[in-house]
Amino acid sequence: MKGIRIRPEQDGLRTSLFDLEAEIMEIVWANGWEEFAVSNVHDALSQSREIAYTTVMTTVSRLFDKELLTRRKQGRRYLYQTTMGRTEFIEAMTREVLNSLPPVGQEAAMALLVERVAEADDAELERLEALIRDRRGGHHG
Amino acid sequence: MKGIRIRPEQDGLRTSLFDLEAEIMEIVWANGWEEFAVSNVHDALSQSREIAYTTVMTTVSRLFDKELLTRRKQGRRYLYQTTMGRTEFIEAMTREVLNSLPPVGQEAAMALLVERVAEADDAELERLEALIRDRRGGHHG
DNA sequence: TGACAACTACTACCACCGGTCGTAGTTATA
DNA sequence: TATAACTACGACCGGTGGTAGTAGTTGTCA
Repeated sequence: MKGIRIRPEQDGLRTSLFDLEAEIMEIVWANGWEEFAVSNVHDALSQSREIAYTTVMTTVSRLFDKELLTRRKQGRRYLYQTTMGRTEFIEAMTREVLNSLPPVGQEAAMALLVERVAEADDAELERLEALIRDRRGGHHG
Repeated sequence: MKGIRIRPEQDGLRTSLFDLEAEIMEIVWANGWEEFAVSNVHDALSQSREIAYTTVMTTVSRLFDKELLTRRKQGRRYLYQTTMGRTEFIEAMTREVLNSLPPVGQEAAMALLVERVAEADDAELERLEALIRDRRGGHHG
């Protein structure tokens, strides 16, 4: 997972991947392919719009560079495989972003998350509080 | 605050600003200037390395485009002013990033918070408890 | 008061990267 | 064996960050 950028003004997967990259990963994940070739992706994309095979190939190749895909040669073509599931990817991304934040950002993130829990769900807040109480009262060290 | 991107592999401010941009903002914030001209920044930067005045100017101008700085003409030069403090910026950044995360990412962020609670030391736990108490006591329901 | 030095903005250049595809090489098949 | 299908490599373009050259304006000193 190299060279990943976050674009906060985007939505969904496009937050962490560029447009065509995101589109391709969505297709791969949605279809649940174990292994796939560039042609598979190209076929899928071609159903909604016209796009050159080579465009798809280049982008798939860049997803490989970004370590979102692995590949092996089968004959003279590559068979690609996702290195992680959609959820897993977003989680990893989130972790990486949160961890990369400067200390002030970490605190802000905490505050924001607590805030969100408080707004959304009292039960969740209870759980969090219990977790803390547990941690402090019990075996802190 | 337009066109901001996050680079998780970077540290500190460089997470949300590019190298020279970050360097300049650090200088501005560190010196606590109310208003400043490009020459002020150039002088400061010149103490540690050689850099053209115009390089600084362009980057300052781009920070203006990104809405991190405002400016007004004074004679034939611009006087710049930060639109927010360092902490404020990082917090705003963090908010924006967290809000832009897909639902799965929100959950992941929450999970990370809980995880972190489990590893947290007393000081942090206390701070969290305070945050929660704040949220509940303040405007409950 | 005119010429030069200092200062500052505009604009250009280069490198990198994502989206796009042309071209050439390889395999299969008729 | 000629041709169609398929695939990888490399290239082009637009956008953006780092860098600076150039030209225009102001102030100053002889």
